[in-house]
Amino acid sequence: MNIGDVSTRSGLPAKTIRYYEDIGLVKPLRSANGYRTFRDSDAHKLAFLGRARALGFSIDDCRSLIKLYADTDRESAEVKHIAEDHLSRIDEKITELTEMRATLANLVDACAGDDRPDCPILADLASRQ
Amino acid sequence: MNIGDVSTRSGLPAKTIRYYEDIGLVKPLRSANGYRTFRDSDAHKLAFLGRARALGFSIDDCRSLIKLYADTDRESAEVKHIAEDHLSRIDEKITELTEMRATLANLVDACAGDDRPDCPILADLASRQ
DNA sequence: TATTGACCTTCCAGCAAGTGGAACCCTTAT
DNA sequence: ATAAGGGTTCCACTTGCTGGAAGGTCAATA
Repeated sequence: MNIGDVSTRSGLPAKTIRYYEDIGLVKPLRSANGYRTFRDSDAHKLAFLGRARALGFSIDDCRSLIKLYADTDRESAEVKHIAEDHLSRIDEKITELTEMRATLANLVDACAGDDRPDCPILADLASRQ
Repeated sequence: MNIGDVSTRSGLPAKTIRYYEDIGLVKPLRSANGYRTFRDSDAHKLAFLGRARALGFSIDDCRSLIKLYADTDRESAEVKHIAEDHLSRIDEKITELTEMRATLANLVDACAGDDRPDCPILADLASRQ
């Protein structure tokens, strides 16, 4: 398979796949003309990566997950640990964003949004302690 | 005021304040010894920036907000527009994270997390369509 | 007076995770 | 012959800083 095929199959842009090779996540073969040649296992790995990234796992997490996936002697506890860590990071982000959202929504509500200069949003930014 | 003082006042690291000067957000004077000298207005602007950034506004948004703040002929509609845009970006992020969270929480729940290799998390990453 | 320590300066590199573009090669069809 | 549609490399850029090295400045202390 050429890069275009795996790109279509995995949904990852070719650029991203080249980048993943750069950082050692996938190691396609090369054919005589210099083109990357992806085996089924490579395509499979890229699809795995795409799904893990879509769930927000970092590249570093992905590296660990792939290693664990390949290791039939793994303990599921290790996988679960990574996922739980990630889950709590997601929870932190949601909390942070939700707080921002609340403050911002209050300010937006308070702002007339007309042609006059008075603006509670700017007033808040200028002076909230 | 030297950079340490405004750093303390605004809560922004000195590195960040230098960076903000680099990108033209703030223009402190210089004293004879080469040290940056911040006026009250600079300190005020940095505090404004700190608060806007804490609400998640991008540097570019901050630039616009500061311009609007300085412009007494502004229309509050312009400010509100920026804030509403930002609010909807936050909402998108929250939605995305919440979806991730739900999927991930299901997987984590389904995983025994013991010393056996069987793992629904890996199984899902390997094969979800 | 010398020196310490806390400031300050600049510059360079790097983070995450790609994305865009330029300049060029390969293959196939018209 | 050439054009279209693959592929290749390399370099720069993105966001918003952060870390570190190498050095200048200033106030206080031994």
